[in-house]
Amino acid sequence: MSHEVEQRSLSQYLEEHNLKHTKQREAILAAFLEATGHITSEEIHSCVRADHPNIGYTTVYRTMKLLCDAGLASERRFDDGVTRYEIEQEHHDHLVCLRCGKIIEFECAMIEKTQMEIADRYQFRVLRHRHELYGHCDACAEEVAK
Amino acid sequence: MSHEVEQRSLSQYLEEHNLKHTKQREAILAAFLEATGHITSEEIHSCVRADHPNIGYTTVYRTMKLLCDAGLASERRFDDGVTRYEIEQEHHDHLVCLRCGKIIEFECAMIEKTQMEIADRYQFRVLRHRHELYGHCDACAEEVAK
DNA sequence: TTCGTATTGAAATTAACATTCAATTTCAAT
DNA sequence: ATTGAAATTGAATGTTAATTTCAATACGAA
Repeated sequence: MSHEVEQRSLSQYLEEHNLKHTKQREAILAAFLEATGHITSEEIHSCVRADHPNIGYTTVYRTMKLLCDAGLASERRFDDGVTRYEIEQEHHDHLVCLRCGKIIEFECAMIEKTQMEIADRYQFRVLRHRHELYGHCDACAEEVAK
Repeated sequence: MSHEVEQRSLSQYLEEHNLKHTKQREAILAAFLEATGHITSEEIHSCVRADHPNIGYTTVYRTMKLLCDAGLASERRFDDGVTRYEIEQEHHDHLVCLRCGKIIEFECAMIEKTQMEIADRYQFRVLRHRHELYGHCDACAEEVAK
């Protein structure tokens, strides 16, 4: 396991909030970090179960919320209606393939800037945003063309 | 009632698809068109009920789907998780106030263009997108500041 | 008017998330 | 090491909004 930084980060958060350090939380953090990309709590649950067969879904669910609060994870919900978690990082937006489910991240300063201009125009104070492009990835576009 | 164009449009769609022209469908279309903005099927249901007390929620729900298929309405789901319907029109995006629920529409050719460039970069074929800015509207920002 | 099909609407089901609560675990103070 | 208050766990249950079922009813072509 090479997630020392994150483990430490979690421990610190737990201490600061008078929460307890449990093996379940460690196991779930590890499983989450090992998985790459945008993973659902169901998926994390089954990964965790490989090593820890009696960790319940509820605990995974609650721990993922905890990791979000601790700043280690962040929650995303695309149009399929299922919540996914990704490792917390710089802000970015997503391309979502409607055929294979592939998720590509992108960022664009230009768009961010334009957003602020629009918000100003309406005297609107933006707290967060969601910008998702849905369609077909390269591979799927080819398949569909056939 | 001044929704002749839309009534006609619906009738045409129904005929073309061997569907039936019912008073419920007419009533629901009328209620939907009279309401302004982004309305939920619950809300449409209670509007319709004012005049037609025994139209059920299910019918409203199904009819809104139908109106979407017919190109008269379109469906939106913001982060509150409730589906809303708006009158079908030119593409646009939204500012959503997290405090009072106000929804402001905007469009921006600049952003649309930049989107296409990003998609190209990833060889991605965009079919639709979602771009929502969440925050506080003018009035709510003031309230919050107090 | 009749008849086959579509529609209706109450009720049941689904899907995903969220909460409850009794049993268990943690950890600071003995 | 033991204790005990407080936090955590996890199975079961609740919630919310969307969706489907199905028996009864309405539409509209013949």
